Amino acid sequence: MRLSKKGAAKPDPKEGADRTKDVLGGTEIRIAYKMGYVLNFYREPSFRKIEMELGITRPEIVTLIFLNFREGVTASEICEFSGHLKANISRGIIALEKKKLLRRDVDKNDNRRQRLYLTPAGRALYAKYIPALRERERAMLSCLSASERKLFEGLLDKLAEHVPHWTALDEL
Amino acid sequence: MRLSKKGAAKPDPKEGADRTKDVLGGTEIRIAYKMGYVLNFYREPSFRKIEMELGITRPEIVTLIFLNFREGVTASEICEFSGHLKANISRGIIALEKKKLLRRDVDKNDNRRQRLYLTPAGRALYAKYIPALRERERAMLSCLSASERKLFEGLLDKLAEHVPHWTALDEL
DNA sequence: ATGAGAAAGTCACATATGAGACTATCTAAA
DNA sequence: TTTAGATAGTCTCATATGTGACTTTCTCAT
Repeated sequence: MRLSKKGAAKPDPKEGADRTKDVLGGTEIRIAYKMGYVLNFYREPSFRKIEMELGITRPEIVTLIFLNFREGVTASEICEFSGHLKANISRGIIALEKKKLLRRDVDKNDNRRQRLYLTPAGRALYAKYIPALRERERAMLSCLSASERKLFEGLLDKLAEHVPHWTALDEL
Repeated sequence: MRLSKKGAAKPDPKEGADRTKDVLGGTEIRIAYKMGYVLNFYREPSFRKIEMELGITRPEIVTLIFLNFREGVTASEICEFSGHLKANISRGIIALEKKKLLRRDVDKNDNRRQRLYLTPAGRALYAKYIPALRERERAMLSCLSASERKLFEGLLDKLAEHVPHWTALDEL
């Protein structure tokens, strides 16, 4: 591993790529590690920025994302597909309701469940941060051709559908 | 989205796959989201288990993984490739040293840097948890053929090498 | 050489998170 | 029915984490 550092915040891309390849090859869990590496750089800075600027926590961000494409979802479903613990999602939902960003109704068929719905304010807040996430995903993927992207997403779909086979739900 | 729940902790795989596909397709950042979904199920339960059973934190786990394949690495390099904040890695290193799992020497060429080295105890601890991570990665990938796995890793390599082009180091 | 600015690492404080107990409700089997 | 066990969601407490300030050391342009 070369130890000379780049001059600016933006590293010299050429050297960066070399070092990256050098370092990433070494662990015993290469694929999981590389996924984590790429995803961390996508997600962490974006989410921290949203947290700071909009004053919401990660479970709240995730809850808004879920609600935006599927209203009436319940807390436990958000847990199931987001990987967040139910205590945190619960706190997030309570906070979002307090800020009037969502509304909850008890499910008529099951009094334990609460169906969640975005308010206009919630939808507006979501609209405030999603463009940056979309743009950053585009940048992340810009090194792949259209067909490579399709291929990559296809493999991810396969992996995602396989998740229930090797993991137990109660692990969350 | 179907709302009927599975009977046991292990969901019915068939239904699970359907719901997964159903839910994952909906966000506006599909690929990033799917990566997160798969990775969360790989990483979170594993890491929490290690944290609990071995009494170490996530930055400590990551530091041991790095040191195991490359001794003499510095804290800031671990940050750069792990995505953890330097304050947390710093705390992790201090804790690991206190437990005599690593040793640090000031770099002769740069007195600000500390080169890190595993102790035998540190190596032994690493050896305790890495097999489970390896096995879980194997399970995660078992739905892909050998050639699909190669393909997937190749695409990940491309994405990883591209990271320095769209992200700024100081974002961590 | 020297002074401005960057980098490595540490610290203190506030906040977010994980673990696990708890209530209320539902389900299914005797 | 009744009851044991599962599920949805909330709460409390301890701990881990993010932020930003700080010290020390290095780099590089003047």
